[in-house]
Amino acid sequence: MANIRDVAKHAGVSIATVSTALNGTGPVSEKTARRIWDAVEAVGYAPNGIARSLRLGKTKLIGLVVSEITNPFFGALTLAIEKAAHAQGYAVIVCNSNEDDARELELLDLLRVQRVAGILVAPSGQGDKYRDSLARNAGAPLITIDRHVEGLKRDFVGLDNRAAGRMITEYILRLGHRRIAFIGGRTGVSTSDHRYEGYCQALASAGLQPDPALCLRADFRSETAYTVAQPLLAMTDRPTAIVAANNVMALGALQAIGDLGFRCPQDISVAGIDDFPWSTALRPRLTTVAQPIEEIGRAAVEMLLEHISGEAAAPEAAPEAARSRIFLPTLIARDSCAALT
Amino acid sequence: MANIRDVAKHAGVSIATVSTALNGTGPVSEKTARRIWDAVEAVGYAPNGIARSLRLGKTKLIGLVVSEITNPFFGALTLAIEKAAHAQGYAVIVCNSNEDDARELELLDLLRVQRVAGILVAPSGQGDKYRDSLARNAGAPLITIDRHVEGLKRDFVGLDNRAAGRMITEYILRLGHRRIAFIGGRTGVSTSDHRYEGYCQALASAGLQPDPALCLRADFRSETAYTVAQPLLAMTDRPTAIVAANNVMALGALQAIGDLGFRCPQDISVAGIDDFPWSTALRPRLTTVAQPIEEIGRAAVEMLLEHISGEAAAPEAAPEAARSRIFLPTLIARDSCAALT
DNA sequence: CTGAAAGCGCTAACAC
DNA sequence: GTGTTAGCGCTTTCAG
Repeated sequence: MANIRDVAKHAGVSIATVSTALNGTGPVSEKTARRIWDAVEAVGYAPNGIARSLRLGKTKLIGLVVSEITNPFFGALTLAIEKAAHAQGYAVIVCNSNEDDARELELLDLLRVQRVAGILVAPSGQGDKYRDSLARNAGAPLITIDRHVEGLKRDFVGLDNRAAGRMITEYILRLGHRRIAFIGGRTGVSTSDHRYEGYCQALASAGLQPDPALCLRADFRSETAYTVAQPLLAMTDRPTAIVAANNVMALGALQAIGDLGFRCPQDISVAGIDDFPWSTALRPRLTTVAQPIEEIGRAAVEMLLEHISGEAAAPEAAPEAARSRIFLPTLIARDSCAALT
Repeated sequence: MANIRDVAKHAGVSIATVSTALNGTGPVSEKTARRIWDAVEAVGYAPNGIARSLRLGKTKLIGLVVSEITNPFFGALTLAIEKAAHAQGYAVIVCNSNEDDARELELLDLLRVQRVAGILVAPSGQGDKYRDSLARNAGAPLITIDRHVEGLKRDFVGLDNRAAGRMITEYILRLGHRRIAFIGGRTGVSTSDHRYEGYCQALASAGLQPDPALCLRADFRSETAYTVAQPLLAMTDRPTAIVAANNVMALGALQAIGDLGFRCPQDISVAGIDDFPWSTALRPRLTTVAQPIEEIGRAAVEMLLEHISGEAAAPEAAPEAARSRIFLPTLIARDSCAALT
């Protein structure tokens, strides 16, 4: 592929002039400029971003690692982040860890090797070693999104998940339910743990104790939620409502209800956390607590860019200064929860 | 960040030795090797992929441009492609054109500037200028996926969309329906056009003509399908079945049916094309025609890699040799279509 | 087995 | 306004 030297030769100027003309970084006479642009066309020149990055010592790329690209929530978040980054002149390299912490660390390393300007990651691991690797992974500034890693000194942008769990549970309590089941995600992941805590808080406020038999764990996926929901529904004193810790697990619960011959919401109510793009197309329409995805994406990019530009302190410099931007969820009451009569 | 020179200095060897040791590209005494690895640890060295790529004149990156990242079909396809690429030692840069051809071309350019080894694109434009830009976009090999661009001399991997439209329509005809509506995507996009052709073929085989009043156009999105479906359902001689040209448009139609007080499938049947990850969780469970997404992703990566390695001829060299790999869809009959009694 | 040195394509001083 | 040149970090001959 043609390089800057080919253009210079074709236009009869030096490579420095080509560079200044193309980047508009200095005065170039109109005549030469035109000759240069013509030459670019003629030889089919596309600047070599690799060489440019090497010379400049930086890129206009930000890396994004999500834990599950096929989850509509992460799809929407990816979209929001891409939009925000693009508006600031950055392109996004999207990676999918598939809820696998080893793969995630691998991807982080890859992004680091590619010298991205910064990294946004929805972390999927846990434990001390994991946290240390995340903390150590230096070079590019890194901030966590969606999932908070306890004790990790990195900026974080996400939802108030305790509030989310509380809100949805309080809503269901207000409808008169008392036996409310909870289907969580992987233990140790903040979105799941905090939502569960919120659920417990709401119960406590109503003078209730969480019943261990009604508190289930899945792994954020629909199929698993389906599987764990079945025995739940087979109980003689089955719950009258189910709270799922995310959107697709709510769908799994819904499916189990249908397959076992129950009706939602007549026989049992279901609510999810995280809205679902097509929730209004479903029957019953799912009651959820929604995140301000657009704002979260924008905030994450904004925060990362502050680190990139050096406005924000590096975590090594001021570990205690790790900031959090926590957004509040919104309750969206639809048809999948009915008042207990 | 530490560079190879820092490592060399720390280990008391030359940078050449460090390079050979780290890449295993030549003999290095065990003792020096250990010293070098220790030095890597000590100085916190991460190789600079930028410099490496510049020197090597190539990268292990492939670019993927999808037209709508939030559509579950593309989510699943992205996953399949990433998996296949990773197995071959390539990382994928995922980009989203959002059905905007200008943005798509911009992204293609960006990938080109980043000197990716190859590009996979689900094209969203049409017209001669667009096709020419796609064809011209040289440097990295490029193959189209999912959507076929008529007259473009590039390899293609995708579905037999005519068969898909035919299969689903034939199925509905077999159920006794005669007034079958079709909700298409953007005209000029092969997935939509071909599926429509298949629909017409099936009707013709049954001795039927497509009724223009029943053939609607949306833009692949759920909301638009919802909007166009409403007048359709308000007709006095409304159709007894609706075929939607993709998954999320089927959901939009389903929603319109529900909102207007009809029931599916009792009052009207609905079928989509492209399966939906959570279709079994929906009520009614959606009848669709599914693509072998995993295989398509694998085939796309495989084909691209042949170009990258130079096994396949460049399109400029043998324009007439553009290959296609077309997969067959599978009918999945569920509950959203009922026999007409 | 190890090291010196060239050069990938580009930008930014700096000199003219 | 334009050209010369050093050097970003790395790999790879080619000598030793």
